[in-house]
Amino acid sequence: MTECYIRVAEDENEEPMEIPSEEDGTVLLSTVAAQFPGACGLRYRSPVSQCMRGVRLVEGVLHAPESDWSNLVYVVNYPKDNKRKMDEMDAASAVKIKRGVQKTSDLIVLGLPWKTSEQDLKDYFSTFGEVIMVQVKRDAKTGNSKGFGFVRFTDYETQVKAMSQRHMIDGRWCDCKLPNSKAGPDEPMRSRKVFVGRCTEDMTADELRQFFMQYGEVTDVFIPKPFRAFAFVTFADDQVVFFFLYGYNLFCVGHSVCPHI
DNA sequence: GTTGAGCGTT
Repeated sequence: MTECYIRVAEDENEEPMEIPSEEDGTVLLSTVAAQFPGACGLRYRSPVSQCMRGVRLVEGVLHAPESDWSNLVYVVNYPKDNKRKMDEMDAASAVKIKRGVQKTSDLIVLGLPWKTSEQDLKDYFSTFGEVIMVQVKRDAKTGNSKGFGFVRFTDYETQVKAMSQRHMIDGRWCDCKLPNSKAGPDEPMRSRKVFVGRCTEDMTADELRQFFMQYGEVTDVFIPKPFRAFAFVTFADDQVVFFFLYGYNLFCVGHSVCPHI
């Protein structure tokens, strides 16, 4: 089997997108997830049984059901409770303020291979559940990975699952733990203040306020002088503010806004 | 251009 394109859609009735296979005819889950963030697998309707069938997934590699992928449309699987279509989320509807549920906290991921990227991390952890943010810590000068990073999940159950096992990531066993510095596990990040990174010099406090007020009442905007490429926005609500800002190509968790990957 | 227990630039 040689490389080809397979047709993948969010739903059976949606317009499919063509996704490239590898040279050996397999399709990487990460390739699917690049177009369908959060995807954890594929399924298809069997022409014979008319039932939905799962596509074999082994260590991040999807294998053609028969001798080839034929001309079927494959449907994306998402982790339970993650059926939402990510790119349909507008900023306002993406606001989640969870009350009365166990809040998640950042997890440190130890033992990462030097080569592992944030995209790799996101692809991997998305198979457990919806991922809010990932970070790979790097040397500021060389850009080399320090071999550890952070991950934050939407759901606490996902976090517990991730902490309860070891992880084979790019060929190394890694561990997910609660970080020992910063915000205790019982009270993770209740800050009303949001760090806004990657600011440009022309952004005004007023513009930031105008933008962030769609998420809640803004009580303060702080821009350091002289220009330092970041700002702080403070909300009235003391709940954890956490949302995605797809339009701005950013995503934001708790008290930090990161470039969206 | 290396390494392998740890703890997060703003």
